[in-house]
Amino acid sequence: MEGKQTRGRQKIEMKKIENEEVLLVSFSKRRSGVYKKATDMIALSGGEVGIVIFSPSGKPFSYGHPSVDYVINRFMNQNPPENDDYTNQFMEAHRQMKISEAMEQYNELLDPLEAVKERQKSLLRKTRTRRNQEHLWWSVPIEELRVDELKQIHESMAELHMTISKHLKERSTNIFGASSSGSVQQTNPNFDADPSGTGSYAFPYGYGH
Amino acid sequence: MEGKQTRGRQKIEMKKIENEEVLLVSFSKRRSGVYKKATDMIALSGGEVGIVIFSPSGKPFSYGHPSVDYVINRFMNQNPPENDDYTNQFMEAHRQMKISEAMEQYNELLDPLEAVKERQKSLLRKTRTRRNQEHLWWSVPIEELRVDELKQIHESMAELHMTISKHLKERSTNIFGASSSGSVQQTNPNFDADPSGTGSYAFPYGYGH
DNA sequence: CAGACTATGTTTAGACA
DNA sequence: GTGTCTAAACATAGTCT
Repeated sequence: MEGKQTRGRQKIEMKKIENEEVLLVSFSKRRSGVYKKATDMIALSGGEVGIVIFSPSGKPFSYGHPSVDYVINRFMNQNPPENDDYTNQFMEAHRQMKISEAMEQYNELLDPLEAVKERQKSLLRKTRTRRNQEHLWWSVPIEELRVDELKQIHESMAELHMTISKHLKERSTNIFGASSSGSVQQTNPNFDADPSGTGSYAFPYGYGH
Repeated sequence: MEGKQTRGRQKIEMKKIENEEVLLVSFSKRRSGVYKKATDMIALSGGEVGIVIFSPSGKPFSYGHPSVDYVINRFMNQNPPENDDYTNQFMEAHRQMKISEAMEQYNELLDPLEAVKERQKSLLRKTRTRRNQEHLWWSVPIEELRVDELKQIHESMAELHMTISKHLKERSTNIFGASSSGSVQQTNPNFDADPSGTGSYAFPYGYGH
């Protein structure tokens, strides 16, 4: 029968942690903390935020709303986001839609008000890639685009799609006959693990990886 | 004799604050909070961090160690945005193509394969966005994508395209009859120009602004 | 490395300057 | 818009899984 189960949170000196292992754990935890603070800030006040972090070992992490690239771009250009780009805009909407789809199963039964909170909680537990950024932005989807915008996108899309088809046709004879996954997910082999530490991939959407 | 001096920190819903004044105060406090978390993280674990925030009113804030620009640069250079995302990569390339639409007439007579290549080449020369000047990740032309990559893009595209069509159909009855694109105008409603010049300052250490 | 736990250190809503 | 104060809400060090 111990007096207490743990010593609780201990005060620590604000200097570089010596122990390598402890340092890594702390970094990971606090990185999440930073993301959460940013998330909460945006949720409460609106606005946009982009965060880029390089771990002590040099591994890149990022977080952003609407996306790191978007925010960085706006910041660097000091310009209103170049939205002569319906295409990109739509990609965003589409992605968000996909995300919201995936989340529906978790939230279907929840009270609308509690939904957000729950989503965040369960996602924090169950997902390791793209964590809780979703709960905020998936709600800016296709539906809110104006028809003329959509139309424009559609036209770009048609053209793009055609170009791709054409190339495929030119370069392979039996592509369309083969199986069609229909998945929008990427099959990038080395997406998940990158033990090398040099990993240079970015996850514009969702918490760092 | 009051029971207590204040009610202490109150629990609040994680949704956008209605009261404008309260919102601003909260934003300011929490922005500091984000900075502090980042500062602590760096102090304890080392590493680098860059944060860019646009207030709800559009004012830019930033924090970084060693500096926002340094970190953003490192991020942009090391991380060809979404390398794992062929679709987006291609979308970007396509967008660039659109920019030089004027040139298409000159290329129309070229072999399709050469056309694309030509377009992109000239873009490399003419592009104005800093981002692209520095990095040409988007320029990985169609020709250099592997067939399986192309196929994947094609599938994504098909789905995307379909989704768009569907939405268009649902929302308007005579869209496909009408025609082409016109202005590439934007919807960005609230862009408050930053009066104070660039607004991009960095905080080597410490936070707040 | 990521989750879970709990006692405690830290942040912050609300009210005021 | 920021700074200060208080008490309650919240994040997290240390420990185990």
